[in-house]
Amino acid sequence: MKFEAVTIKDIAKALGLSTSTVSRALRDSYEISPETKQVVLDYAKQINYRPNPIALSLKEKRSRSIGVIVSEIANSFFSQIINGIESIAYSKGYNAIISQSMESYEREVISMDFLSSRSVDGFLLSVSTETHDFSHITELHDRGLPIVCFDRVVDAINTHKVIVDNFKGAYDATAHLAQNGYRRIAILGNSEYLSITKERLAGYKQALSDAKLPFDEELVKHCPHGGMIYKEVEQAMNELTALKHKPDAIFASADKLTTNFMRYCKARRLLIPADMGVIGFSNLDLTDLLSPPLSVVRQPAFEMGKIAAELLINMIESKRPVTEFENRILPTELIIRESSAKKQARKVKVG
Amino acid sequence: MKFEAVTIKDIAKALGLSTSTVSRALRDSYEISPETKQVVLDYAKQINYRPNPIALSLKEKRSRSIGVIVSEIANSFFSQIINGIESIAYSKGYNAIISQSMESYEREVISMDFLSSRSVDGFLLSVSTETHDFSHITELHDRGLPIVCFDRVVDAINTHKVIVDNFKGAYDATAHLAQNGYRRIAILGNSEYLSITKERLAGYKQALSDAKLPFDEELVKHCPHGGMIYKEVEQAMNELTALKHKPDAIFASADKLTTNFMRYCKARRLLIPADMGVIGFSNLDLTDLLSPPLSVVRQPAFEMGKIAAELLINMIESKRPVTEFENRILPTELIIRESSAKKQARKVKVG
DNA sequence: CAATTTTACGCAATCGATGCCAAGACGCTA
DNA sequence: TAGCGTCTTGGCATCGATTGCGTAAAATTG
Repeated sequence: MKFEAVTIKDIAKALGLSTSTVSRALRDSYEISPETKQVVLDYAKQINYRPNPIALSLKEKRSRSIGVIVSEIANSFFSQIINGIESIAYSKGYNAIISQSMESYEREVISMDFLSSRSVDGFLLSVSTETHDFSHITELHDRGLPIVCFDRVVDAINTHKVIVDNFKGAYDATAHLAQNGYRRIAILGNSEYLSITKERLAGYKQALSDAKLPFDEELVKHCPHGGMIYKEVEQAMNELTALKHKPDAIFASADKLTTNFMRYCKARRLLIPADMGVIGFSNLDLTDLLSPPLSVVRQPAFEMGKIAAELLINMIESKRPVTEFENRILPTELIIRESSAKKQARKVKVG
Repeated sequence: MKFEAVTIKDIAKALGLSTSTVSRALRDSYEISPETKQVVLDYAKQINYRPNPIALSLKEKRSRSIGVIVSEIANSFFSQIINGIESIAYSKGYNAIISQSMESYEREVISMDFLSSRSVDGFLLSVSTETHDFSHITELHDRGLPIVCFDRVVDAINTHKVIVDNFKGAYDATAHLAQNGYRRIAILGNSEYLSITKERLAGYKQALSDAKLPFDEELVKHCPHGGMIYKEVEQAMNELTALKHKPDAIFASADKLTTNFMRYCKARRLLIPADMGVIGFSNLDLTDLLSPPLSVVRQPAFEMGKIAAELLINMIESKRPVTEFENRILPTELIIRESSAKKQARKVKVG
């Protein structure tokens, strides 16, 4: 099946003009007489002419589309970011093409390869947990393709970066738990290779230190796929609960880590917060309806998407190569609910 | 900033051949000698030649990309559908371009307009709640653009359609509530104009009738934006709870209706299921962690996306116009948890 | 050895739109 | 009236890749 569109040639033929004249008339060129312009414009509107963007892309070597690589759109944090990106992209006439890596290095490489060969004008990138080798990214960057990193940032390339204050977010979360009487605070971390993991771990350590709590390596667990796989979280938690000196609270530093941690507690009949307090780093929009309602560090995801998209489009449209790069750091917000209630709090039945 | 790619001309110049020879060598044409082919292939690999898909699109009048219109990617149901679509699309060399209508008629029209002008080869479409006028769709369809409808189906066009058995899903949900002792079962429905709303309402009515319960028009509420706006749900619930003869259970026939219903109960301190039982039509992957765990009718969303994508790609690649259309109806699954427990069940505190 | 076929390649048109250059039709001035 | 500038418009190349057609050279045939 095919779909025939109206072209500039059809207009030219119908009006007995040349294609160049029609083209110029449509672009309101000064060299075309007002009468001709009017005739062309009227006819174009009448037959609903739409310029073929593919032909334009070929000619202008730009597609007015940007590639967006996230780990998973089903994740609220990323879907909010995408909404922010789209709000800017559409207003500037760009199309955002979204691709999910599903935390797979291979899928990330294939997607970026595919999109760059389809001539996206730039990338908005949050790398997968599995990505330790950045050559597919540096290669595109070296060839001059604009890339802006957000959330999970790549040090290997020098470009604009948009993140939240992960250190402070983690610090606030940990300090809050300490303040509410928790003494053995464990951290469920994402892949060790991610920038966000390192920053959040550092905030966690600083908060412990400031609260005069000892740092214990045993209480740090990493889940290579960011909690996407339940087994990973289960194993980490099994190890934590098997410790002689068990943790009494968990700082779960990603969405899926948090929800799978709660599944674990439910399965093992661990009571939150009585048996174990918890605070998540999460943008889920259902945290208020969970059992119990979840305390979280929330990120300004929509804002982050907007800023990243603006920076990228500026780079794309810049006449000269950009050499000064920004490092935007957005504030997080601490939202306190029942899951991190003071240790002496009444027990709440889980589930 | 720009990004220069290797072209077939570069290869031709470097090897002292014509572009036609290079093109044919790369496509393994029989009229090229094995030696020349080898030289071209080796050199192409060496300089990492990738054909320019934009040039191909222009020539072949197809872009190998399909447009996907959903109301919101942050909705689990739709993100699962998208995963299903992508799994098929990528395996067949297509790119899925996702667009969110956010339940807005205007955004739906703009997105479809934009994507069709960017030469998508077809559409996978689930209309917005606001869409009552289908002329933007029929127009594209009449011009020969392949469209497959899923979930929210448009009667105005004759094409493949993929849905779940909404009648049976709603019937099962309602019958389950009736069986558990609820006698005044209300339905929170989506926009009246949607196919799914009508089908689910019909299933609800039939189940009431089979359970010898009276149908009461007062217990049917429609939320024009599918519960996306809290106020809508709040108003519907206010009306229901103001009735002389209040409902004792709710069948919430969409994701957002369900979660905003639960917010409402929490705010008004209504206990679920003691004050009001509830079952949702939902693909949320957190229903087990809610307070209380939520009973749901679940749809095979991933499967639905796969089937819709397969049907669309078949249409796109069909040599002759397709005139026989399929109407696939997938089964739903009833998952029973605490929110619809028998009426005499122990009270569970909300929140 | 001449005639014919086969092999292997190049030329040029094509897709839709743009933009440089040329050219025809004017009017105006010297 | 020749010469010049101005105003409109058309012709053609271009972007990257494909493909029908033409053809020189090599191979085959009688």
